[in-house]
Amino acid sequence: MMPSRDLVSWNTVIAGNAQSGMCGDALAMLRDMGRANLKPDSISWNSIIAGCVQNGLFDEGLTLFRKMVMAKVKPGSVSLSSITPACAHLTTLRLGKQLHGYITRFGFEDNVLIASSLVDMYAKCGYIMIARRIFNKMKLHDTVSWTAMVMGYALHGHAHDAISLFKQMETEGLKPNSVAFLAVLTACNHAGLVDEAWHYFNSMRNDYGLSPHLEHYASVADLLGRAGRLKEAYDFICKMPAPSSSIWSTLLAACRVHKDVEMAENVANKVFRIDPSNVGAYVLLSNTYSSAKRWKDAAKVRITMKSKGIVKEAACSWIEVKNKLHAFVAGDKSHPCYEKIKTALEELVEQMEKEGYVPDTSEVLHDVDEEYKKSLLFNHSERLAIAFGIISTPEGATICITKNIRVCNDCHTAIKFISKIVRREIIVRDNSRFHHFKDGKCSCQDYW
DNA sequence: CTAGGGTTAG
Repeated sequence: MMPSRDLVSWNTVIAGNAQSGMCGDALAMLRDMGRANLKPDSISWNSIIAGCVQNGLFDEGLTLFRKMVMAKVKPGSVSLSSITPACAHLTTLRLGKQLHGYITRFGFEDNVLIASSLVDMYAKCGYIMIARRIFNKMKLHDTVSWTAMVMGYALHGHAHDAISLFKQMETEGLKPNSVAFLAVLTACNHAGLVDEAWHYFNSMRNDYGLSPHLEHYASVADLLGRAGRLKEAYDFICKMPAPSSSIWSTLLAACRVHKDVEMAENVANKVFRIDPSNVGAYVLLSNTYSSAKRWKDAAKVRITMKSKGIVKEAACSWIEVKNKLHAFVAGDKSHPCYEKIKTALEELVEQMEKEGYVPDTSEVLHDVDEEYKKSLLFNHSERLAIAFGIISTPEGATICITKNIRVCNDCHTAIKFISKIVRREIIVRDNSRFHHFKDGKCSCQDYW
């Protein structure tokens, strides 16, 4: 049956609203359709679901997907390729697996769009091997599916796999676009491959006529910084068009890692000139002073922050144990097992010290301001989460933590140590990548 | 001119 002209008109307006980010309006229209005696069809639903997912409203997208199924509208290939990315972003593997089951059962596996979002979903949920298996089963690869796989390897620190796939894509005559380049640069970044990154950064323009975006510059600048080539990174940023405050912040993070106070002061000023109330820059500057054991200066920055009324929102880590999510905020004592966790953590720190592991800067507390001490003392939500994982998961289980900031060098040392003494693999995911810890070693290179 | 996949780090 041909859809009525009315339905098409409604759908057009709904799609228009959803695409421009007004999902609430689009949803209201869906309800109004009933009043106009029209039943929303799969296109009406898909438009809104896709609108939500594309605008970062992943939970809303999933809720609507469920509502669509309850309204007895069958999810088709478009629904599936729109909703799978929501699982990828939320790293909800359980839901993603259910979708995968549905996809297999109804024979949507060969759809390039669906398959590439599955590749992405498994990679983002920590299952790089499954991602690769799905990728291999695909009959045809386009730029997007190659890119999803390259980015997956980059995310897991498998830079050489990522680069060789990228090369293979080029060999097969597919033109990498700017996202594909971002993926390969991310891979180089995560493995500290400076020369390779330069090669690809230049290749963008020279071989494919693509001008690098802010993200490409940011990736190279971050890589140079992490590799300790701070001056080169600084010059690189100065030469690029319109550097943002966040790109300077990346370099500031590198200054903290490499304990370069002078450069940090200089770079922090660059950030403050663009964005005077940048909380992260104050914290990074303060931590750089701490890393160089200049406690008084570190405290001074904290005091300046306080006097200006700048408050840093607390860092938060999560751990999933038996399908339940536990969140830990720095300094938080509200978890029901807090006492047990604290004991586990103390034992751990004690053992670390005994074996000569370098303690965190936050634990090297000398004659500093009491206020400052407090601000640092339990500043490691991820370690609370790890300690909780240790007391609550059986021997051999995998601990998976996600965090809203990257796994820093201090934390990295701690987890390596933990993986050794608990004799189990610990998978930690921060914003940028997965770190697989086992027997005191990490899959990612140690250079930050 | 109705709907769909892959974007740095912090």
